[in-house]
Amino acid sequence: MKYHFNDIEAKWQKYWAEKGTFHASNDSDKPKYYVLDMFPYPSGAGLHVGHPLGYIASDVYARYKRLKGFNVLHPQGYDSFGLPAEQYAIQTGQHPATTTKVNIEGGVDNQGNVIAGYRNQLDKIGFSFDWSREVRTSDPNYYKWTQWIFTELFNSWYNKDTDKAESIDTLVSAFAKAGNTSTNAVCDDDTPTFTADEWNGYSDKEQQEILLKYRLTYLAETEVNWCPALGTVLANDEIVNGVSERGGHTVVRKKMTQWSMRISAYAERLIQGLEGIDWSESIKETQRNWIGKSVGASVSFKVKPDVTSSAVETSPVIDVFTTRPDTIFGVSFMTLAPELDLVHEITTPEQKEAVEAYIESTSKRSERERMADVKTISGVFTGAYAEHPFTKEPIPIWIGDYVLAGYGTGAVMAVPCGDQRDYDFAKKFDIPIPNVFEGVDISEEAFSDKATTVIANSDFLNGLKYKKAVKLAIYELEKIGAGTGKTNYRLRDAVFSRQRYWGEPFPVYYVDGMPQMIDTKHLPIELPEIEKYLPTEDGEPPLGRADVWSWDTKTNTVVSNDLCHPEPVEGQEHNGVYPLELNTMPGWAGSSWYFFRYMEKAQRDRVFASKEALDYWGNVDLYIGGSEHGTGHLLYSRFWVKFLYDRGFVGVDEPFQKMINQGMILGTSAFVYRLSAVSISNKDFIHATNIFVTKSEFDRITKEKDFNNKKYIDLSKKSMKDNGIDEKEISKIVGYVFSNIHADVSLINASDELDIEAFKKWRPEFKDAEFILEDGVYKVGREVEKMSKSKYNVVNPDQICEQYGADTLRMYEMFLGPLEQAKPWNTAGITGVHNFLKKLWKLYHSSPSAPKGGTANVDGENAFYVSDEPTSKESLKTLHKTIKKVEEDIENFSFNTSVSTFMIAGNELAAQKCTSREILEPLLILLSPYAPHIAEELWSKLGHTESISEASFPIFDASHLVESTKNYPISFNGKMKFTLELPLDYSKDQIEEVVMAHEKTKMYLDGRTPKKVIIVPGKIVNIVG
RNA sequence: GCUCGAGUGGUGGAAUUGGUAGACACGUUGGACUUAAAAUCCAAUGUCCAUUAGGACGUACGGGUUCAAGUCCCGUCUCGAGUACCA
Repeated sequence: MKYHFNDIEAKWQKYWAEKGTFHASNDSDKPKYYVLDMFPYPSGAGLHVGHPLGYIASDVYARYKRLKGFNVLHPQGYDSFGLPAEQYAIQTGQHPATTTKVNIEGGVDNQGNVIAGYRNQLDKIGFSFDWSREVRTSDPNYYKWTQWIFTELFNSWYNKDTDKAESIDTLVSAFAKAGNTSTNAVCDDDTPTFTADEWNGYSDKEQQEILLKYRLTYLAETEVNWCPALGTVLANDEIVNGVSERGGHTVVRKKMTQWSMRISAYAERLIQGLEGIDWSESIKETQRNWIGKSVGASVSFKVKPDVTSSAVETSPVIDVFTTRPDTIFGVSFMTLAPELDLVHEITTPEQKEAVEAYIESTSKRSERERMADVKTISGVFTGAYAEHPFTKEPIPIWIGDYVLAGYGTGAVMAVPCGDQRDYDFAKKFDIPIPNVFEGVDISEEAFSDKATTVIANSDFLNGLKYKKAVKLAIYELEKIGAGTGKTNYRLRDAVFSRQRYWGEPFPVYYVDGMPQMIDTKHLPIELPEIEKYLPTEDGEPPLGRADVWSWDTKTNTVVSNDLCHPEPVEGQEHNGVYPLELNTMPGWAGSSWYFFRYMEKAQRDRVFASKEALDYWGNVDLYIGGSEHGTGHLLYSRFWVKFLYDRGFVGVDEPFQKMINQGMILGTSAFVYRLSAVSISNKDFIHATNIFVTKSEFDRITKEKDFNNKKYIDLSKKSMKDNGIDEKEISKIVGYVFSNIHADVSLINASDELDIEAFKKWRPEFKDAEFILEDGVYKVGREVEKMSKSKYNVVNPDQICEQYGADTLRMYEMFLGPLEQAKPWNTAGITGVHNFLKKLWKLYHSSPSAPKGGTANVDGENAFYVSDEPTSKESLKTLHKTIKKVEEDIENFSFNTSVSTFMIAGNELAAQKCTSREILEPLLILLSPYAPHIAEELWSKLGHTESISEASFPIFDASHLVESTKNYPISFNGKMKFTLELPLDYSKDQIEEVVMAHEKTKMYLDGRTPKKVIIVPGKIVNIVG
């Protein structure tokens, strides 16, 4: 019987699907375990071997947990809203819903491209997903609940006293009773204070405007990151190095009215929550940095109308945030961000021109330029002075672009002796640098070491250390009403509007400019049909093109825009039809709660997830995915879960208890080296020939700088002549270069040799390619890069499954190296794993008459055979050693080493000629999480009628590993020289006696007497001297 | 700049608490089988010296602690990831 993996794998995949083997139950006596992968965006390019890495790891773990007696939930779905489908729609007119469906289910799109489909590709790898619980974020039945959560956020505020979100109703009744002075709520900075009487006297619209300042999702005019090329705003985490993460387009700051999420209300809890979850320290640190908590004080400085007068009550106040209130007496100037409106207010007439010019020049510089150019110090004096809260001395107010409008209040109190940026600024503009530190030299640079700080020249703070000085400074500031202790967070509220089509529509319509929520019982509000997926001519989002996109408050339906009259006609009753919101939600909306949706199966149209399901499954026990979502998805979902928890909709306040971040699988790109002629007289003229040199020749030429070789000049000239290039141009050729061109990795064999014929056929431009070979072959250059279609280094899992089988793919991906580490894919090594599976197959296929492990061509064809005879001690030892190691490895997510362990076990059992059921049956259970198909096949051949996933993980029995002797390494001065087999129950003295009497010992000592003999029984002997 | 992580044969990697460095696999070399190839099997394979026996060196580099260091400590270099004028 040969190992026909293709047949076996197809058979068992069908079996699992038909029997629903991996469908989880919400009602079980077993303990629950929830294993989740970050769900994929189904792109048209399909899967490459890098994508399934995390899925294979989670699948091994999920299958292992089932064998360990857990009721395992291991679902999968699609994050199916997103940009690529929309871009594709803009190019081809194909509806994003169609693109998405084809990308998931396979088929042919309207451009004639054959798409394999994510689902088909995933199925071939043999995952134990419970597909009966699939979710797609673009499915109206799903996004109905995304809209519902949005509505709940709108109807909530954050109470700092109870430290949780509450229904907006409790806030409204508090306002009606006592105004807003006694509530302690998270709200906008510009929220006015009012009494109960004032509140009750406000019009409905005025009340709504005030409530917007409290709601957890709110509409506000905010400065956003606008990407003109994409025609949309981007969240901070969608911008990388000042350009859009997707496409690398320029991003500019722009003011727009947008939906925002008041995630800042949760800043502290998002930091605190990290303590209780089992995530890698690095990703926790990333989140802490992103939230950016700093503790210090807010200090108010009154602006003096001019330097001679003292500050008056009506003069403006500049609030600053500082982490170093202890250095308050070191303040010698203040700096404001140039963007602040206040700058215009305080600038003196004499300085007006200089200030405006500076504002003008900084606004022209892009964020990126400003970031790149941190060395240049620039700024302008406003002419205005503030008053020091304690000394009452005048402090000059400057503006400078090193102060960012977006952090804190956009203003700093500059303490040049304690902050290097302030120091550099002061040096540049000749501002005094008072020293407030005892015994510290600040003539060269600022001194910022808090640990050794002792304050001086600071009135009541003199002689105090950092901590005490901070406390006292805040106390004194509070006493005179000039400041207060404050904690500042870098985390900004998240912009939640996108000017796109392919996203969740908001369940919002506008009456008199005020947003109104559509009652949740009328959800979902489905995306309207539009003709083109582009913004409108007057710059509205794509939904502005929809004809049927107005809300009829009488029928509670979406109706034609023709019925919509936003301006009421005098004397007529309004018809109750209002315009709907034109923005859609961002990509992270649907992914912030999908893990709850999987828990529910039966009542999905009634609830987002039923209480029973939520209570039963709790949170995700193990989450596997990439670490690139550290500040996006992983922060937003924590925020939403905490909100849902506060409002009593779910019972957990962290979504992912344990997380493992798998490393990226890199591609091994292949390069061919193409000869190009260069004309020195005319540097623009480079002629690319169709001649390619092999890697060794390329290396030689590069190393020896051999760029005048007549052979290559002649070849270049000949190529140009053949291409009909003018003789005059040809005569100008004086040199040549080689350009590296990516060759498709499928054209290269394991020894880096190029399949020349296939290469010529690969792309028409290489039809007539000529090759300069070495030893009769063309060798390519290799380089490890990110796996990507454009680099032609993509390896497709379907091909691997076809050629070696899914079990081989699964084991090889695990064998590649530690899960969390980035590692290059190299198909060459896959044969090692494949050979192992073939050898394993053989262990179960040997007739008694033809023993295995012998010579070629015989035993591969033997019939299935397993004996019921008792097994040998050695085989039991091999088995139990394997059980122990594999169990430990899976628990530690060290999957690569357990593949090695299987190989060792296979080699040992083959050497032992083991045919015993007692060994081979449990071995299959151990292997089944990694190579489920072959395990199922052999399991059924052993006579089982149930799936191997119903079996129990073998119990490790240490008694089989007990040894009576130990092969002691005998070292001299720490260097191992020989080994000696000794009984394990020997005492130190007995060991020493035998070792010292040994002739090799005598030989190595060569007559010397050892100073010391170290003996660790069961471990080592070390002779010193 | 700061934070975190890493650096081990030709290659991917192993060594979980300081105790035989290089497991397992790839690749390479040699051999068996075969008309031949593939497949399969056997053997060798860290580097250097030595015919052998054996010896020296060896976990980025330089120090240190220890009977013993890839592992612990100090310093340096390189690479990767995150983050950045955060007051």
